[in-house]
Amino acid sequence: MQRKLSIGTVERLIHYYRCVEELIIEGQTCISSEELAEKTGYTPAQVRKDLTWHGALGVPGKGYATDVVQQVLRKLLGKHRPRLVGLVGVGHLGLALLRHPDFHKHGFHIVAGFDKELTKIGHSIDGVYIYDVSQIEKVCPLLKIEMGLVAVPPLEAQKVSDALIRAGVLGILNFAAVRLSVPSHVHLENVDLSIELEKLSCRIEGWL
Amino acid sequence: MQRKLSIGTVERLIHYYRCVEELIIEGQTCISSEELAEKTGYTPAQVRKDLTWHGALGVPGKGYATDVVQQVLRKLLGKHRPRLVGLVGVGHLGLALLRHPDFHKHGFHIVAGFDKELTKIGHSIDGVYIYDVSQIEKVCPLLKIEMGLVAVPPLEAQKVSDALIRAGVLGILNFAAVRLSVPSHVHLENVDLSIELEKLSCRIEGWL
DNA sequence: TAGATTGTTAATCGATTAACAATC
DNA sequence: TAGATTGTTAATCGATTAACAATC
Repeated sequence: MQRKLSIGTVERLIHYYRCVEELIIEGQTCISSEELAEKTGYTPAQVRKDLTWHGALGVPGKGYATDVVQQVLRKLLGKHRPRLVGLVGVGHLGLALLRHPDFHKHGFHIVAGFDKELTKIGHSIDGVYIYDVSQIEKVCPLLKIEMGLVAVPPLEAQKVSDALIRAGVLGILNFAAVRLSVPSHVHLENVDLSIELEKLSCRIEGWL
Repeated sequence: MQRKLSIGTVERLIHYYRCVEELIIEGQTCISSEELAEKTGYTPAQVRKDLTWHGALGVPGKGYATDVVQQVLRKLLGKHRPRLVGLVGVGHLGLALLRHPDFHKHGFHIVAGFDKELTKIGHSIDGVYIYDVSQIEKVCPLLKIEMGLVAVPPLEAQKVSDALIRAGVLGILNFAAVRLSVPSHVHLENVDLSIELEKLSCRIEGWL
């Protein structure tokens, strides 16, 4: 396995995947780089370059078979099996994540929630059982959870992410506004909402 | 006003700003590019390059005065006045945004909520009055709202963003998983949570 | 002055774009 | 075959890194 893709390329490939997924549902079997570019907002040259990632996929004179593109990108995205996800922090953000319709659609299954509030522990929300945060290390391996969503206040984020790591998760999506420290074998992605607002501010100020 | 900064530079500058803000609170008056790099996870050369954005700020042999850096970056981020923000969609995600403690801390003030559910309209949540979505165009100009948070289901996102645009907002932070079309004078930033999960998946698969 | 650290220039690196021969 | 569109190469563009003279 080669690790050669840039984050920019990966983002575009994800968008191509979403696009061909829809096209397949609509029954379209073939698409040109020009059309795919138009639908995703990139350029045809960029699309062709990106799609050679895994060898030549297209048919000169025709375009790309949508099902071939889908198959190859499924591999990139690790969609051969469902992703089992644990949610830590069942406040408003946690509930929003739990009810987020797209997660399930894209193969991410939240199979356990964790919170420290006694009023939440022991109940199911939308079919997802809520455990005490102290059970993270016990429950995650049992349920074969491989990704964790950290939706707790900043001061608790490191602590729960340490627990997730001890529980063997491979990746953490962190919503708390702190820089988590994780060992090198654990993958981390951050969503910092106030950074997004600051970026928008910069756009409004005209610096971008 | 020159528009010369790349998105990457802006992101780093935001992190420098957060860092010097903390340092000032701790009473530190000066910082070297090396220390700032260490604290933010970038390189000293990168830090120095970024900080020349607005002319020479540092003192050779000493480093950067924290208050000077703060002042200059405040300008970049448009922090001379509070940002008034309207929230459309007061579901779980909306509530999470409404209660997000960092927004207020960083000068973003949610001053109105909008929803279509009658049970929510007319009540205040954490001091924020919830209006009917049909009132967006009337209320936003009155309250001088300049940014909109779109936290509604995908199918309604374009409709409410159109209303926000007619109401004169300058920027939209969109949480719905659709590509919104906005006129060129309106700035748009997207937060797509399932894309973030896909990126994390790619990391786990070893492509990044 | 000596020591430290900046700002800047040049070199490197990587990503995007353009063009076109290859090919279905 | 003629027409269309790919895959690839070379050119361009921009961002990062390294090195060091300038300077406090």
